[in-house]
Amino acid sequence: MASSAGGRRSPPATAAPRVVMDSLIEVHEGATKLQTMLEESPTPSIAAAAGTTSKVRLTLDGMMSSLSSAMSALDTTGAGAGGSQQQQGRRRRRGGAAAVSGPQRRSSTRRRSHSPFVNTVNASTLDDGNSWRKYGQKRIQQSPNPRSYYRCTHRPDQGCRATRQVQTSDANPSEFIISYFGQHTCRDPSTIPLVIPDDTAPPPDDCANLISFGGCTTIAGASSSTTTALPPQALSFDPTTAMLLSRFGYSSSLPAAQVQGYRCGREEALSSSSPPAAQLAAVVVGSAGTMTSSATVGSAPAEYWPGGTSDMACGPGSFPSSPSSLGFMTGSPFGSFGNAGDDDLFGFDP
DNA sequence: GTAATTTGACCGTA
DNA sequence: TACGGTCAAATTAC
Repeated sequence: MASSAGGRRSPPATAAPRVVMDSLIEVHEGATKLQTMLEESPTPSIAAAAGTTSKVRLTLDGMMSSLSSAMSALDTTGAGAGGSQQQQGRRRRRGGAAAVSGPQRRSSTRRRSHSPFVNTVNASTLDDGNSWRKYGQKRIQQSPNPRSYYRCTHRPDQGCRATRQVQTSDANPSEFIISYFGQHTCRDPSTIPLVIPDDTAPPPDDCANLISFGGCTTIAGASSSTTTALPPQALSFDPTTAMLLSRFGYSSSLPAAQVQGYRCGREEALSSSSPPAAQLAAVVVGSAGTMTSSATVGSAPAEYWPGGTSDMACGPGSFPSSPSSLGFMTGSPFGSFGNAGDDDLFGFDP
């Protein structure tokens, strides 16, 4: 299939730094949030639980410093030139009566671009191990390269909400900038770690905050009603969970002994056959389970958290194959992930 | 024939 | 009103 993606136009030449800058801003916001939480949290935080508070602070300080340097180095006046729009009218549809009898419309559109829950990676191939179906392509304002929109192939049959956007790197045409949104809830065997939960015993009390990311199940406390067999993807932790820890260095700062120590209940099933990201996520979840109260790690602004307002494009990103693409971990004392107005919400009742 | 891709239209947000 | 994300008819590939 040839990619006859509409004509190209002259490049503004500032697009590549802008992409990098956006990513840096996101990470910077996350680091700032982390610092605030570390200093404000009256109860043991995730770092405290791991006995690494000072290390985390040092790491954060270093991150902030590096990010500031990088951002200032990249800082340019990157306002795109005016947009153009070509209208060539190939066909017509919906005859103007869309509002009355048309199909269900989406609730929002542009929010994704501002969501902190975006996992952007650079890749030389579009194959990330998941099956995607392209549903759109657009030229966007600040890049000479069109952006392609993909959703999970299993969306129609399984309602999987994962999407991704692919754009050819302006700097390196052989490279793709892929942004992942949402998480895979499909049962594609190639993307889901095989997990057989142990249903014979309820999870211990200290696993009260154990959360599974599957878009369908949460384990909230020992009295959770979700004690029946979990679907395979219930423990297929999305990369978002591990993303932040990976980016922020947690993955290397948690000794294996602690990893083992934080395991409890069902996530033990992740121990051997799961991909590294899932194991890392298990560490996070296990840590939360050992805490008496909250751990909120991530770059989400306040409004993204329970009690806050507004929207969230998605929780976790989909599951890129590369561990380096892992992104933000999110969690909250209230036990919900995402936005109540979105179907990416993962909540539980303590 | 079916599935995937292309691409203009539609629509919500800023 | 411009922009970006999604829809869905038309087209292409298998």
